[in-house]
Amino acid sequence: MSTAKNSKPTESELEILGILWEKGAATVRDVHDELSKSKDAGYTTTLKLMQIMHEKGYLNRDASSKTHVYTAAISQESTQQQLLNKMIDTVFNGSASQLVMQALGHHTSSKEELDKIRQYLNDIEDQQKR
Amino acid sequence: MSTAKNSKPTESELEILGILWEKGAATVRDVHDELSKSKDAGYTTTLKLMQIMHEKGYLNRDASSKTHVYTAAISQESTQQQLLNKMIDTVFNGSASQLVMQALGHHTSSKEELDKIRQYLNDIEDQQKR
DNA sequence: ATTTACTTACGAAGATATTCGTAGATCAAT
DNA sequence: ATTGATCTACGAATATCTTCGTAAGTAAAT
Repeated sequence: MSTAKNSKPTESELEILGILWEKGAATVRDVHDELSKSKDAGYTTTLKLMQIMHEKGYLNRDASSKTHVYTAAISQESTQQQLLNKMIDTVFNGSASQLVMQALGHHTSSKEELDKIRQYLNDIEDQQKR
Repeated sequence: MSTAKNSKPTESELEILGILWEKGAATVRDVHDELSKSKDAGYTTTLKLMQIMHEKGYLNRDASSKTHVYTAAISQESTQQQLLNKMIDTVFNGSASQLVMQALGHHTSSKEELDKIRQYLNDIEDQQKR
C-alpha cells in the first residue's frame, strides 16, 4: 500500500501544500492568487494540480458548496521529516549533524534562534540519558 | 545564464554525483557497478545519464582514452547548500533553525555529534559579534 | 583477419509532471 | 429568461526524466 505519507510531493505540490499549511483551508482561487505572487500560471493549472493532489491523498476537499474548500491532508511536520530523511540519506551521507552544520553555516541566525537550538540540544541529551 | 550551480540535479543525478563525490574520478562502469548495489538498471541507462549530466555541466569528462573518465563538476557542498536553501524556503517557512531542530529531533545523535554542533554554534556567534 | 568483449553515441519509447483550452454547471445580477 | 462571472471536470498537449535497444568504434585475444 502506498499511503499519502510515504510518497513524495512534487515541487509544485509542495508550493501548494505550503500555502495550505499556512492558511489552513482555502479555495482554488485563494491558492491561485497566493501562488500568482511568485509564479505565473493559469487558474486551471492550479485547479488541476489540486485535483490531482486530492486524488493522491495529499488534500482533503469539502465539496458541499459549489466552490470547493481544500485543506492539507498530510501534516507539515511529517512531510518535512520525509524530505529531510531522504536528503540526509542521499546528499549528506546519512549524517544529520552534517546537514545541521551546513544549514547553520550559511544562514544568519539571531542569538535567540541559536539559544533555542542550544536548549534543544540539551533537551535531547537529557532525554537520551534516561 | 543558467550555470550548473543554480539548477537542480534530479534524483538519479544525485545518486551518481554521490558516487563521484566519494570516488573522485570514475568511469561509467565504475559508477554503474556501484549503482547496481542498490538499484537495478542497465548499463546504457547509467551511460546516458552521465552524458546528459556532462551536457548540463554537472560532470567533467576526460575523453582522451577510449574509456572516458568522469569527475563531479559541482561540489558536494554547494549542491547541499542549494538543496537546503530550497528546502528551507519551500517547506520550512524560511527558518533554518526550524529545519535544524526537526533534523535533530528524529535522528539519534551521539554525544560527540551534539558537542560538535554546540561548538559550531559558539563559533558562529563569535563570528557574528565581529 | 576474425572473434570477443568492451566502449560511446544516438534515438526513441515509457513514465511522470506541468500546463492549459474547452465544455458544461451554478448562481447572481440585469 | 438572458447575460456574465466563476466554478469544476475532462482531455490533451508539452515538457522533463528515465530507461534501454541498437549501431558503430576500438582494442585485445585467438
